[in-house]
Amino acid sequence: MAESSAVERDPKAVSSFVEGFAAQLVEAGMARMPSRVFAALLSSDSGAMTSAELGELLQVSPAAVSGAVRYLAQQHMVRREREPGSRRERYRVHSDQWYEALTSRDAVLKRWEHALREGVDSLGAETPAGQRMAETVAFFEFMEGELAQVMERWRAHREELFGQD
Amino acid sequence: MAESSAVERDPKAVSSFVEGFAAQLVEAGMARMPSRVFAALLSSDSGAMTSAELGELLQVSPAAVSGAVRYLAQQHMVRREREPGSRRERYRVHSDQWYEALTSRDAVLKRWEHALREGVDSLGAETPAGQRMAETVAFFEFMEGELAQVMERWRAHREELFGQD
DNA sequence: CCTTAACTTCACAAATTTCTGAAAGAAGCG
DNA sequence: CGCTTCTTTCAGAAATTTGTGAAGTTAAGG
Repeated sequence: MAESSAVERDPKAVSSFVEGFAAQLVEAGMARMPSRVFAALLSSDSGAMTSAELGELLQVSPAAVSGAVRYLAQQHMVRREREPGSRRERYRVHSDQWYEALTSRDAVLKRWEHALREGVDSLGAETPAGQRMAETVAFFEFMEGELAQVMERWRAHREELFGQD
Repeated sequence: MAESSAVERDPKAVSSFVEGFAAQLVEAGMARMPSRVFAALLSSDSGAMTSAELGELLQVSPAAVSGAVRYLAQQHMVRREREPGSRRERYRVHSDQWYEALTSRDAVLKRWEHALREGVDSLGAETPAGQRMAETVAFFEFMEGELAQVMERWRAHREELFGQD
């Protein structure tokens, strides 16, 4: 029996997790294929898979994998790795990296801030609507600072729990 | 000139903000119509509009407004208000409430946690994949606690900036 | 208790999104 | 330097999503 690492992996269990977790991501607003690819990587023991492996596991075409991976890389949820020898590419979840990307979502917050600031300007800072937006902008600014600190604390907390990587 | 509150509202400017901010929300994963309705409410001076007003401003059918508002209410991003006399209904953004709902997203985090826990169980807590997921679960647990505290601090900070409502 | 105004639900049409197959494009290896 | 292997791009088919019109439901007001 092919038992390269340590424990048996039941394909049924893996697939069940992949599809279940992907569904949650979809419900949270992520497109289907990136969700499935991401869940698949998360469920792999090495934390990395090749394009071919992903296509095989998820039963989709190389094109679909390509599109999903491009999206995930843009969002900093996976990292591309060229394997030195072969022209194969591997996609990897950096266990500590992906949830930082997922929660902070700096770019998104920044764009919201920007749009809201424009709203304050164009509607007038002294109007009730303008004031409401100004408050929201203040909230996002505050949040950005706090989030950075929370992530600091998380790293410390994580070392306590698991030891550093 | 109909100037009931205080300042002139340029319809062009309002519409420009509404569509621009809605586009940002769409990009972050929210459906189009809820995004537009929400942006419209945010841009109104009173922070509340009737179904008819929304339909008029956004040029959509009552049915579309109804669907969008149902979604927003479920997400706690707007609150329904029955006007005592008329059978009209008003939809309101509670300026301090909506961004809390938007950023914490308790329900979403809880479901992710649940799905990941199932992953740990079904793949095995001792496998590398299981360990990676366990770490992620720990992260979400940590985050929940921290977020609550951050929101506390925000409320204090907000009073400093704007005075209590 | 009937009328009327407002909101909701439902089935369908239109528009958008998503995935595939095929062809073109890189990059190692002989 | 050409062959081979893997990845990306592109056009189109299929499926999903989105918004409308029309009928249905609820509740105020006469």
